Amino acid sequence: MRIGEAAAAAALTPRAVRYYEQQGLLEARRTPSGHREYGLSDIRRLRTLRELLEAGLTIADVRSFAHVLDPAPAEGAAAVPPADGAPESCEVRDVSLRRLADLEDRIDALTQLRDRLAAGIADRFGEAFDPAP
Amino acid sequence: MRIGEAAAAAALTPRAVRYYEQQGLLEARRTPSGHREYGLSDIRRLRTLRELLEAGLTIADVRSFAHVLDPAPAEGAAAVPPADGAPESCEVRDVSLRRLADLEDRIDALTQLRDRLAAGIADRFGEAFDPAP
DNA sequence: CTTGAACTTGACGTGGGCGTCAAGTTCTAC
DNA sequence: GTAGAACTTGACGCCCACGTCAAGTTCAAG
Repeated sequence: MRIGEAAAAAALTPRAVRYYEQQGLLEARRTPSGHREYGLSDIRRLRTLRELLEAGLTIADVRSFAHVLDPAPAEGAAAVPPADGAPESCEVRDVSLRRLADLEDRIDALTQLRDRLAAGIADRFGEAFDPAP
Repeated sequence: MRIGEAAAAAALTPRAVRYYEQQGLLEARRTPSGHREYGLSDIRRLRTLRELLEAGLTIADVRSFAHVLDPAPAEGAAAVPPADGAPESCEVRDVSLRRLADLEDRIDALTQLRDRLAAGIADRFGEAFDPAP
């Protein structure tokens, strides 16, 4: 499957897909002639990227989450080659935790707005709203 | 309180505050000489705006939520003057509901990412993480 | 083999959210 | 009154996430 079809399948444009690749959010196999080739896993990835960007994340945000979007390299193999002592691992961990905290702050802010919006709607148009189950 | 102090109190710049006003997110009283005057409620408003924009909303998003950010005009007075029949009220309601749905989609996307990120961290660095209480 | 659609890289254009400089006015302190 | 900080509007600049055009290559159909 080439870029046009893949982009359509993920509700994107070829331009956006190439841009994501250029930004390191994606890698694509190439045919001998140079055309990009995509599979089903790529489409899932593209859809995830679209959702996250539509949700307000930046390319840089998503890039910093990239390792989480990968299929997670099975439990058997060593997740991180123990070639390094610990500092790099710790730093990655710390960055990940900060990112997680940022994300939770964002979710909290949006959730508070959601509640205020729902309350405002209820005030103006009646109380008949499900308080989000 | 003028714009410099107000901006600082909301962790913004005067430039951003003027821009928000120009975009219709805010109104400011003026001194006879033309300087903008702000009060505590304005600062709360500015802080809310900053949080929402940092959370990834656009100016247009926030503008469409503007009526919810207002102090909600007391229960006593008619919320919406019944001068109109219903169509305008219905449209406002529908737009609000669509916005609410959009917001919930965003929250869902971010929450799913949060879960994946937390799972990824747990996989790589150990299981000792609180699953967000 | 030809034609047209789809693909390639490269470069320029665009809108949003400001930063920043410009030129002038007003406030505050001495 | 006068210096300097803070304010005003206006205009240009910048980065991001692409859109869009350009010029050339490759693929699929007839």
